[in-house]
Amino acid sequence: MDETRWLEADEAAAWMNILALVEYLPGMVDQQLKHDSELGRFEYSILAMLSDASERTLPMLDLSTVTFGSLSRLSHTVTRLVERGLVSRERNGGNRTVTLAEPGWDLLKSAAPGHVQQVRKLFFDHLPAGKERELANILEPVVNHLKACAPRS
Amino acid sequence: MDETRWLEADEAAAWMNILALVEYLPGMVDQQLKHDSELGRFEYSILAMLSDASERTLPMLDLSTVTFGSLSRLSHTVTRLVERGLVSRERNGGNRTVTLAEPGWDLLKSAAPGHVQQVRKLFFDHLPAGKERELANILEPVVNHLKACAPRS
DNA sequence: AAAGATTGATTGGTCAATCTTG
DNA sequence: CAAGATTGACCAATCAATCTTT
Repeated sequence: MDETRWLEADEAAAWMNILALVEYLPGMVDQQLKHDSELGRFEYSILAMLSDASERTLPMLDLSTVTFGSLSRLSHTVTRLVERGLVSRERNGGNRTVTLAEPGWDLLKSAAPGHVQQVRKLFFDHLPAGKERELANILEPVVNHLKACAPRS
Repeated sequence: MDETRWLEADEAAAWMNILALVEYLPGMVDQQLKHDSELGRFEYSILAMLSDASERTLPMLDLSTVTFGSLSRLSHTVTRLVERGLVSRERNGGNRTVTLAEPGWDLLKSAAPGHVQQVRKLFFDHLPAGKERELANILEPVVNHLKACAPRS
C-alpha cells in the first residue's frame, strides 16, 4: 500500500513473525500459568526474579527492570501479591523493597516445571535445531536498545 | 533455582530476549501510534489488513487470523472502529464482513509513515546487518505452530 | 446443531497526578 | 526538589455465555 519508506521483503517477513509472537505468546503463556497455578506471567516473573536475588529481596526499581515491567504495573501487581501473602513489602530508607515469602517460594517451585514445559512446547520444540544461540545473538542488540529507551514509569 | 527440566544456557538467553521483546515492543509501538494517530497497534493492523484485501473487505474470522487477534477482541475493536466511521460492518449471509471506509483509508495513509519509522527506530535499526532473513527463517516454524494451536475464540 | 460472531462482566495495564523520603 | 513509588480513573482484552444464520 506504500511506495518508498516501506519495509523491504525480508524485513516485512521478520516483522510479521515478531508481530505474531508478540500477540500470541503472552496469552498462551498466561493461559497455562493461570490454569495450573493461578499466576499471570508477570507475577511468575516477579517471583522468579526474587528467588534469584540475594536475600530474595529487590528494590521496586530493580525488580521492574528485570521483569521488563513499568513501575506502576509492578506496584499494582505487588499489591495483589502481598494480599495473597506471596511476597512482603518493606520500607528501607527512601526505597521500598519486595521480598519473596515462603508461600511465594512454594508456589513458584510448584509452578516452574509446568511453565518450563509450556515454554518448550510453544517455542523451543519448534525452533530450528541449534539456532538458540543465533537467535539470542540477533535479538540482543535490539533488546538492549529497547531496555535503554523504555519509559521507566 | 531448578535442577533438570530447566532451560539450558542458550535457550535461557534466547527466552529472556523474547520476553523482553514481548513486554516492551507492544507498548512502544502503541505509544507512537496513539500519540500521532489515535490508533492502537491492533486497530492499525485491522486497517492495514483490510487495505490489502480485495474489495477492502474481509470476514471477521479471516480478519482475526491475519491480525493475530481473537474473534472477541476483534469484535469489540471493530465496534469502536465502526463508531468512528473508519470501517463498516455488513452481514453477508451467515457471515459478517468488515470493509475499510474512506476515513479509515485516509487515516491509515497518514499513520503509516510514522509507524514504519517507529518500527525501524525500535527494531530494524538495531538488528545486526543482513540478519533479517535469518531471523524470519528461525521464527517461521515457531510462528506456524503458534498460529496452528492458538484458540480462535 | 454447528459455525461464525457478539456481548457483558471482570481483570489487568497505562497514564497522569500525587505522595514520600533524602 | 529529585528520585523512588503509589494511586485512581480509564481503557482494552479475556473468558464464558449467548445469539444468529445455515
